Amino acid sequence: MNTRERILETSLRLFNSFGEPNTSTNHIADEMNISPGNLYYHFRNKGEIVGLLFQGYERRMLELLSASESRDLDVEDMWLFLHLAFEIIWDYRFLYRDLDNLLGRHRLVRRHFQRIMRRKTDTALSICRGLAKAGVLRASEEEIDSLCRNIVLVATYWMSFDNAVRPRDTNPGNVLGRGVYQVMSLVAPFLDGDQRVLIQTLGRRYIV
Amino acid sequence: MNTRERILETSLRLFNSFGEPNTSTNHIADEMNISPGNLYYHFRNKGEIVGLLFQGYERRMLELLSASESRDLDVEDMWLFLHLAFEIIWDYRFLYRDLDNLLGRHRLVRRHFQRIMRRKTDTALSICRGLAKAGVLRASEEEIDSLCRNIVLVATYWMSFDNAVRPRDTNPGNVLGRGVYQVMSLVAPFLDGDQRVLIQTLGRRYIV
DNA sequence: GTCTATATAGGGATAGAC
DNA sequence: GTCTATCCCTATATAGAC
Repeated sequence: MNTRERILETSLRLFNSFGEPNTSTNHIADEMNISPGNLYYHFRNKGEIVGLLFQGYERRMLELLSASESRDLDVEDMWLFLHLAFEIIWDYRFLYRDLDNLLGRHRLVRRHFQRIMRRKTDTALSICRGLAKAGVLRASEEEIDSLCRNIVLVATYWMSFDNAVRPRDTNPGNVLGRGVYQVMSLVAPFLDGDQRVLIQTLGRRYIV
Repeated sequence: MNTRERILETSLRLFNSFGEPNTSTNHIADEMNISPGNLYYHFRNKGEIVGLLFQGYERRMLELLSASESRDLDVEDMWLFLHLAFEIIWDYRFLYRDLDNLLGRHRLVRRHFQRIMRRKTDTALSICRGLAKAGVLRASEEEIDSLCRNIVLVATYWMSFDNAVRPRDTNPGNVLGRGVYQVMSLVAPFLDGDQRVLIQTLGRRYIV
C-alpha cells in the first residue's frame, strides 16, 4: 500500500479513536513512522485529508440510500437498512463526534453533509409512506413528517448520546444494536399490534 | 458589577456565540478591554471558568427537574416544562455544541452532566408513568423506557440538529418552539385521540 | 519520496512592576 | 486589581538537502 493511502487510513483510525481536533498532523506522521514533511508532500493540508475521508463516507452513504429508495421496504427490511447505515456511521464516527466544530470549519463538508441529511429524511419519508400505503403504518402526513425528522435525529446523534450516558460498553456490536432498536422504537407506536410486538421482541436482544 | 462576574458573563456570551474551543482566554480579555494577566488573577485557568459556568447550568436544571417531579403533570404542563428546559439549554448552549469534546476534557463536568442526563430520564419516566396511570398515555413499560430515552436524546441534541440542517433560522423563539414540538411528537402516538390532535394543533404554530 | 530543520502563529499561563 | 512583558508549548505548514 502506498504512503498516500496509508496516511488516509491512519488518519481515519486516529480521528475515530481520539477525535479529529485532538489528532494533529504530527500525531498521524508519528504513528506511521514518517516525517511531518512527508505527510505534507502528499496532502496540501489537514483539511484535505478530512475532506477526502468525508468523500468516502458520502459515497458509501449515498449508495445505501439510493439502494433503499428504489424499492418498497417492509419492517424487517428497515431493520437491516438501519444496521447497514449504522455500520457506515461507525466507520466514520469522527464526523459525528465533533459535528458542529467540523461543519463550522469546512464549508464543503457542511454543504454536503446537509445534503445527506436531507436525502436521509427523504428516504425515511419514502419508506414510511410506503408502509402507510401498505396499511402497516398508521399516521397522518404531519405525524410522518415529525417522525422522519426524529428518525434522522436519533440516528445521527445516537452514538454521541450513548457515549455520553454510558461510556462503559464500547463494544461496537452492542452500541449499534441499541441504536437500531432505539430508532425502530420511534416507528413502533405507529404500527399494528403484531409488528409492534415484533420490534419489542427483536429489541429485547439488545437491551442490557 | 465586579470584574470576576463580568469575566464569567463575557465568557458565556462568547462561548455561546463562537464555541468554547474557538474562544481563547485572550479573546475574552480583549472583548472586555482587560489584560490576559488580569483574567488569570481572577481564575486559575480556562477550565475553572467552564466549570463555574457549568455549575450555573446544573443549578438551574436541577431546580427545574425537582419542581417537576414533586407533582403530577398533564400534557399541557409537559409542554410548559419543556419550554423551561429548552430555555436553560439555550442559555448554556455552548455545553451542547461541543459536548463530546467538553466531556472528554473535564472530568467533573462529565460526571455531573451524566448525572443530569440520568435525572432527566428519571423525570421523564416519572411523568410518563403518571400519565399512564391517569389513563392518558397507553404504553408498555418497555415502550415507556425507550420513549424516555428518546425524549432525553432529542431534547439534548435538538439544537445541534436544527443548526446542522437549517442554519438559517436562528431566531431563538422559533428554534426552541420547534424543539418542544419535536419532543412532544415523540409522546403523541401513545396518547388518546383528543390529546394527540391537540399536540398537532399546538405544534402547527411552530412549523414554518 | 522522504528527511531534517525551521518558520510562523496562536493558545495557555506566569512574573513582576505599578 | 490591573497591566506589560514574556515564557512555554503545540499545531500547521514550508524550505531545502538527500
